[in-house]
Amino acid sequence: MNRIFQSEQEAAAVLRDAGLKATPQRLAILRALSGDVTHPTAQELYERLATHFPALSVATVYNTLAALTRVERCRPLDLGGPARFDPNVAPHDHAVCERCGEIRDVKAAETRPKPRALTGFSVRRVEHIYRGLCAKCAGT
Amino acid sequence: MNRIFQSEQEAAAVLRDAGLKATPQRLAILRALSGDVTHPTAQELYERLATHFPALSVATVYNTLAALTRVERCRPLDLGGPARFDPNVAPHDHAVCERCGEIRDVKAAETRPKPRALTGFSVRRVEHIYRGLCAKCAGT
DNA sequence: TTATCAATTGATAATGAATCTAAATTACGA
DNA sequence: TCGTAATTTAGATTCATTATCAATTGATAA
Ligand SMILES: [Zn+2]
Ligand SMILES: [Zn+2]
Ligand SMILES: [Zn+2]
Ligand SMILES: [Zn+2]
Repeated sequence: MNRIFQSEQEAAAVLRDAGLKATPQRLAILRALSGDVTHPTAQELYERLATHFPALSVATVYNTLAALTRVERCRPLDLGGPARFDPNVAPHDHAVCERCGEIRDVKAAETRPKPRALTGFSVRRVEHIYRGLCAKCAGT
Repeated sequence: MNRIFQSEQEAAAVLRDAGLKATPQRLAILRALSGDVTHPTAQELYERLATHFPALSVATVYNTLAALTRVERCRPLDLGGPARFDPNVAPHDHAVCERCGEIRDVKAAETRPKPRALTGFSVRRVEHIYRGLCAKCAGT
């Protein structure tokens, strides 16, 4: 589960515990991302924050997301197009709507398939991507 | 299985059957890709062909790969980084080595996991990506 | 507090992938 | 052989991301 940080203090503690300086930019980015279930891109986060944080730079958003990734506070997703960032670092899969682009979390498949013919290859993690149409786009 | 076209004639027939003009560029790209098991990028194909085909342009490689994708003769892969192209259009999965980048075909998982909590979402296709270390990189 | 200093920031440049443009060429059917 | 629409090409263009680096600032200790 991803947690929404109620207080700056709580968010600041997370950063310091991870050995990162608690700057206002990082606090804002961490708080914005942690409550977000849409798997936003760096650009989207930037635009959302820039309104109330005029001096923020995209470079800082990228830097912070990379730092948060390093300390396991988020995880980048390569689904085609710009990278997306997921505050939910627990193992789970994704359903991607091919029409509207919505990305939905999917509980990790209970049956993690064990592929055959993978001799010699040591699997560290498995990614499952379900591509199709979300309820809205499917018409019904 | 992906087939290696022995003759230009055979490759030309494939293109025409798909409603595509059989240009020398397309023939070269189709033949180069069809025997390739490494999931090359557009750039890699371009470099490989440019040696014996000096006037070839990258734009043509991209155009041709898009055309071949439209007629189901190849399939683009988004695994992070530049798009890769797979001449094997039969359903199968991929194992990606996190050290050397090798991408290996994996027989489609026999147990296509049926995710729960996917209510309303109509799945068209599922992608499985196994990330880890190939035999060479795993040391032993 | 204040001083110190390495970490961080932000503006901008640089890179890389992919697409677009428009003019020149060409496959192929008449 | 000719005419024409499809295709190719080089270069410009867009978009995502990373690199650069001087200026700023958070954390720590005096
Ligand atoms: Zn949708
Ligand atoms: Zn997710
Ligand atoms: Zn390897
Ligand atoms: Zn493959």
